[in-house]
Amino acid sequence: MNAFAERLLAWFDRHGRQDLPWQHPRTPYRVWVSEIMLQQTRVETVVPYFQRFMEQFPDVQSLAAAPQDAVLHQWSGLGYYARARNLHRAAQVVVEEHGGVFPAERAGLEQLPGIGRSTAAAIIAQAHDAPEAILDGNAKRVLARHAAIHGWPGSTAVQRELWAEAEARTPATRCADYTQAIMDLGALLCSRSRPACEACPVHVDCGAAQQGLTGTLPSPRPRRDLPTRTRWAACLRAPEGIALIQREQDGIWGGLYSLPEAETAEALEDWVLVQWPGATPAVVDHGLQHSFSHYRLDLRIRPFDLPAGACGIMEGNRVIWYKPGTSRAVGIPAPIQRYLHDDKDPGNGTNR
DNA sequence: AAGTCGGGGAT
DNA sequence: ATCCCAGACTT
Repeated sequence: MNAFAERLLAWFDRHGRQDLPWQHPRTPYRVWVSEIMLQQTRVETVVPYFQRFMEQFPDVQSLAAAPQDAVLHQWSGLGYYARARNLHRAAQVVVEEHGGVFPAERAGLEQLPGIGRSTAAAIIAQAHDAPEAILDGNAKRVLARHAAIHGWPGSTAVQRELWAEAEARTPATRCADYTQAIMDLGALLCSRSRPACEACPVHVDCGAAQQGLTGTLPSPRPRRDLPTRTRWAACLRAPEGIALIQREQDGIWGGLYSLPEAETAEALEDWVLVQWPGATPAVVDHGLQHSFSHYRLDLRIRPFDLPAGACGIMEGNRVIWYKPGTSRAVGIPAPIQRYLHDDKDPGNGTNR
């Protein structure tokens, strides 16, 4: 075994994370769900979601048989909802085409929706203790520093270098532990800012440490300024609840239930008054600002009041009348969820 | 190769 | 306010 792996494993035995929820029991199903949840998401954020998810969907069969709304409901607030939709589809493929048994090789896993190279490798290494190199955000940071690789790790050229480093260092034995170890090193010691180099087991031959580059590696993502998109939404208030409409599967918040939207205030009001001629617009609009990774959303919300029974006009499984606590289990975007529970405050409200 | 897709915690 | 996190997928 190479010196890097040996030092890392020795450190892991004393200081590694051995009691994460998906490690006990460490089944392919539980490892898979955890890996999908952990994509672009911190461990501390995932833990409560993982535990609730496992209570409702303890095995791949129960997940495959569940309605999509139930899956998205469990996923609400985690973000990147394509992960949940893909997870659900993949469960159905595993049940229907693989007899409920996960592929035990990387290539087989990569055929499932939502599983790329690194996630497939992580599942193989952790669930089967078989040698596969991973390259998640932690490994990228550790390797970029230790091998002193310049350039943004997201670029194709740098990724190729990093994969080569990852493969060269992955040992043939203790694969599950090594995989966990390099992620733990990245998360616990080799953090983005203020890495604890004095406690690092591979500090002696770390390129970044020797060259004084721990503060500059890995290189940051190229800058890009966020555009702002302004949209209008209706908060239709009926005695039965507030109208939420299911969004298209593609695009932001795909498959979730949210306030009906339009490009302009005029288009929104026209649509509302066609559906509900008795709707009464409120005097004061509400406002909601939310920023995504690639744009800033300025959502202007116009409340309308509806008489009792008006909700019957627009029925169907793509509409719910939301009331906290009593509503059907569907996915709701986090900022909309907050708005619905905080309806009194107009936010950046504008008079008109 | 670049863009899309969430939300939140750390700084 | 900026960065980025146990990335995958589409164009």
